[in-house]
Amino acid sequence: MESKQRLIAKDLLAKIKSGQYRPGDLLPGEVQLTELYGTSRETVRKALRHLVDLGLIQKVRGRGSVVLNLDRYKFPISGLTSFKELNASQGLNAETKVLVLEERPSPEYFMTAELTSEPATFIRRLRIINGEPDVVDEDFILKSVVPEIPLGEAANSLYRYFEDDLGLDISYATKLVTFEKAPQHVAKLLQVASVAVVRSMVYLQDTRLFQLTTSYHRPDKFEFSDFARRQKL
Amino acid sequence: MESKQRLIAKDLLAKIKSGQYRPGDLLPGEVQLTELYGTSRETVRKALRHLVDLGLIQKVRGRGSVVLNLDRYKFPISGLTSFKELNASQGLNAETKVLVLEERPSPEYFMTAELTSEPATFIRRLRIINGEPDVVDEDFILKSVVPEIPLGEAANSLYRYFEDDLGLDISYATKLVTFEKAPQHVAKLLQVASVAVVRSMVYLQDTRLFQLTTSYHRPDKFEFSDFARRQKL
DNA sequence: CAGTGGTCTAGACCACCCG
DNA sequence: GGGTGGTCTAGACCACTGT
Repeated sequence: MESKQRLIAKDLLAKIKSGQYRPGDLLPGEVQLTELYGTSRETVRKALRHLVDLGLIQKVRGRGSVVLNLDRYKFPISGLTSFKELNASQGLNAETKVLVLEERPSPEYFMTAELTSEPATFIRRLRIINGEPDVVDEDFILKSVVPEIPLGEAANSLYRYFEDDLGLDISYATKLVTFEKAPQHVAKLLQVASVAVVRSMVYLQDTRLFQLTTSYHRPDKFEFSDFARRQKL
Repeated sequence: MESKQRLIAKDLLAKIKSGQYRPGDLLPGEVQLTELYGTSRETVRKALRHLVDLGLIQKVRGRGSVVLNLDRYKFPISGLTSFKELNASQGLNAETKVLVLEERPSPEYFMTAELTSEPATFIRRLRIINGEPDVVDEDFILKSVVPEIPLGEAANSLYRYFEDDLGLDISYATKLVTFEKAPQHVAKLLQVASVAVVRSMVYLQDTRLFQLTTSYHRPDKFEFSDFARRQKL
């Protein structure tokens, strides 16, 4: 059961993607959308809110909802997007090698969190883009949430597996980007001395932590893009 | 005129900050908040939405609104936070030196945007933290939005000046983080060969671009933190 | 089961922008 | 002035969680 607000948001998104509404254009007014979709105005507004959250439109009082530029749309590295989704959306020729998949307790310290070690599945994967090793991903997937991970899924998209097959509701994450000297095994794999490191803690909708990831990138290939709204309160 | 939803959000924020509600706690239910603040439920929900956007709470169906961990709260480097606000919130001993303030047309290429050069004010500032030069900021402030910038304000917080004095409504930004060889003048100032670079394009509420910033950081001191929600549509 | 958040409605008044 | 988005209301029904 898709909610009306989601259906409307999806429809508008599709129309923006297809170029029916172009950057700089105004969407139809909220009242007009009300008639178009046969819902109340608050529902239309909730749909638009989703597009605002995506950074797709900007609402301007007295003018309307402006479609924003989608250049950045090609780099949704921010948000919470998995590697597979990323390169699908960007048409990169990519390949994933699973180097390790084993049981290993999660590390105690990770970012600033107060974490106690927990049983987890450890996965180390090498991402090869256009024939070049560019990224080493190291994941701890907590067994309390996912007791078992089929080897085949690790080579594929873990997110697809978690969401579609297991029905997990992945909701939010904290990320920390730094530049560091590469650990020996990473230096060897990527053939560089320094790396860009992205550490993430990923949570489910019910606030359970379920994934810790450290992602090592070749610094010359690394780009992290972000769309941010100023938070005033 | 503060809206009810903002007042409620602020009040809850204050109570969270003060420790009245702690991480892991549940906020009062929406109906209860309704009575507490004497508003309709939708208004309460809009207030909660702000807190969700801030990454302060997570709503869980059937359970309630859970207060999230605030470790990351100390690092609102993501979002859209100015340097001054940052070190105020973190108690760093920081100092800003204005190296250049002059008229200079904005660069044509910046990130991926289609930009034509425009008249702008160029500001180069050196940020010194605990006696150590850590960051070089280079800003282009478009003259179409801010014709003139007093020298004194540049040493202070530009954002405070723009928002409080000029009444500008700074709304959103795109950022790109990379790791690069330092330009000569930056290498000299920071005494490093490589730097973390953050390029931002900042927009007003009415979608006008008004600021282009390139920020060079000593890589060993650099940290970029991000709170992201998974965008499903 | 009671309590929670998620969705939706059909009004209303206001602040703002633009021609 | 006419159109836009921002706020707010007082209901309603549903889906989910916990005990």
